[in-house]
Amino acid sequence: MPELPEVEHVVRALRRVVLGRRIMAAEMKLPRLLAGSSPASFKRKLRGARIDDVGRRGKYILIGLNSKPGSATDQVLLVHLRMTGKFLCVGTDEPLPPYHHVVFYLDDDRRLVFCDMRQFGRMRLLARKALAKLPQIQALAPEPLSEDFSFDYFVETLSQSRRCLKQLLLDQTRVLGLGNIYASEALFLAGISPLKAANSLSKKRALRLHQAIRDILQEAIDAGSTLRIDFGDGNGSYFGTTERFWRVYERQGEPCVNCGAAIRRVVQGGRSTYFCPRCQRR
DNA sequence: ACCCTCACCTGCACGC
DNA sequence: TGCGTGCAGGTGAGGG
Repeated sequence: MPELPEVEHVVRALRRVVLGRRIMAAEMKLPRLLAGSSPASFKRKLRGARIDDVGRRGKYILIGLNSKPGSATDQVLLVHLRMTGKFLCVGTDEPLPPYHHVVFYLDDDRRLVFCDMRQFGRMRLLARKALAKLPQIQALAPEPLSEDFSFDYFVETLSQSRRCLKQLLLDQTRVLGLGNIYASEALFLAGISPLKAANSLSKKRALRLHQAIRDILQEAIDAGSTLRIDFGDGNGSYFGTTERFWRVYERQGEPCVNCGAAIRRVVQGGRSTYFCPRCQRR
């Protein structure tokens, strides 16, 4: 569901709410979302674990357990929210929210709850040293807001693919952090057609796209979240907005904010792409 | 190696 | 009202 900016906010919210807490017990009500271990060992390994750090790699959330120096049971709980996953924190006297699948009983009389309407979310508990060796993690492109996502890297990546730009931007092994909304938004900011082949982009326009990717992600992080639906902030409340910030996403037929031409919707790889046919040249 | 399609789920909006 | 269809922010398996 969420793209990098939303995951970043979930991570920040989790830090505020659960950092330093101990997990007294865990309940796994949907074993299907658990990869790499049985619900029984998941519960056993989590019992008594202290939440020492919360971070992220791309759209993966990394919850570090017992990671303080000298700890023998240094583990990471890897969580991917996919489409509709969310964390909520509720008191023991409050009812559990709809679609709750995992419940972590914390040592401060609250429960951290993982909810997921569509059940696409995934969770995995593993030793910290095994994390970097996980193929899905290993394959991820550099963090888009770090120095590692350099212009040289981007140009090289573009040159290696004949796919159209929109699809390349969604490929987390090439460009990390964009999803269906921000891929369209980044291409609009750069003034480049989503239908253009990646390896046909000039260096000058690649520079604009590289900057647009960073700008759109940073802007969304700074805005809190540009998600239209409510999104749990891990504190039992919600942030997010019912307003649309998006310049092109879900605006087919509406006038372009730059030139007034009608925004178009096309389908690429089975997913909607929105763009301005006048501002975004091939 | 690359790239495409589909499967995984539930809910909602829409047209008939 | 009820039913069928298409669509929804993401991956990852499998196949050409």
